[in-house]
Amino acid sequence: MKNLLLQNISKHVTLTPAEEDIIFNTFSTVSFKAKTIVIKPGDEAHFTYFVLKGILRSYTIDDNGTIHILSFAVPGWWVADMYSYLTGKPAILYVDVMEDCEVLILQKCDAERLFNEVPKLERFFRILTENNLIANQQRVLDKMALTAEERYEKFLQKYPDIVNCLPQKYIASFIGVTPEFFSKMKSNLLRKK
Amino acid sequence: MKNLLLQNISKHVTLTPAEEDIIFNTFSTVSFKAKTIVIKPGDEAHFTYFVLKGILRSYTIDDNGTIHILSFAVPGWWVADMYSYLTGKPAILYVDVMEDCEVLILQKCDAERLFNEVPKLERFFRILTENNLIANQQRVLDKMALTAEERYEKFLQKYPDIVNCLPQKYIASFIGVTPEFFSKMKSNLLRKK
DNA sequence: TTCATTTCTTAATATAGATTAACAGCCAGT
DNA sequence: ACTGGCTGTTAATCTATATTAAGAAATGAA
Repeated sequence: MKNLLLQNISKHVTLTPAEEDIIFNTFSTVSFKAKTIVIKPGDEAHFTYFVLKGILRSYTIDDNGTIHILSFAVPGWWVADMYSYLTGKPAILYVDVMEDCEVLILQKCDAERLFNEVPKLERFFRILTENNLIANQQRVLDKMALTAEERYEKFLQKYPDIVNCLPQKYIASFIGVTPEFFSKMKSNLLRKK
Repeated sequence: MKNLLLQNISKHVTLTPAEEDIIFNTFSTVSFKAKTIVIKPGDEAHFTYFVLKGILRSYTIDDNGTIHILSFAVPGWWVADMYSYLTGKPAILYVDVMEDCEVLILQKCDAERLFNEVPKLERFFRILTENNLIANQQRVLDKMALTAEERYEKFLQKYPDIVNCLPQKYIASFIGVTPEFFSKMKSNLLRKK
């Protein structure tokens, strides 16, 4: 099961069997039922999850109680409160489970030890973070430059497989519109074609 | 002048004099006049700038010709088309000069060589990228959860020194509103207090 | 100084998307 | 088979922000 992790890492750096062993032994596996809240604002969330099975999401809730989804995490993806993980301060996000899941946990302190033992892994995380950064920069610009419809079409292209297994109100929340407007927008799109 | 760079690096990692020398010799200094476009979409922008003097910005222009500013870069900050720099593909952003500037240039290939010669520098860039990621994630959420007014107040807190030396239409573009609305919003804020 | 350009303000009008509300469909649990 | 709670739809109304336009103020080059 942990193979998914090694596969993932090997996309960016090449590990020796010995290094694979070290990494293998650092992660522990955990399962969560759907609807479990695994991180909430204020927590000391000094760890990252790597998803083996199921779906999670990260989000905030604003003063009106509205949920704003920052990311979905499906198998092969990482999810964390990066702020808490990186700074050591209390978390600012919620992370919860949308479909029963199995995840690997990496504690921040273990990560730092690993970086010294296996420098390639530091390179791997640098690249992972870089890609994540590019995606988030693009999302900032998309929210400013594109209409909701265009953002939806981008979402469809980028996550074609997620779309069908997710209640659509979550997609609305990810692209940044209300479920009602999203519904209307979708039926407008159908009418156009 | 390059001291600013070493100061910057030393915030996250500690270098030996020998390492400082290696780094020192890899960067070259360049000056640009205000209004120079130093990167435009389509360019092979496989480098990063470190700002010593002056101000630059990165942005896109949408189909209507509207400018959307992704970042400002003042002394001590880095600016690049991260997409082009990291993937080697053509740039997607504009970067131009808002105030006569002096920058250090780091070519991607030099960076990779440096990472092997001075692994601490790879760590430095990992941390830099991580912090940048956190800021961009927060900006995605802010654009979804906050009003324009709230985003402006956050901007004031985060960049108190930039505000006064920048035409306000650039601030409007950064927080994601039109200059006209921004002007109205500001006079409303004054009236409230 | 002067002229031209850029920037800022104000106001009228327009619109994308939010809010509210009512209802229908769909499960999961009893 | 029923119930209650999620989820999605539709429609009316509302609002934050955009657009357009025009003039005023500031800036900068000649």
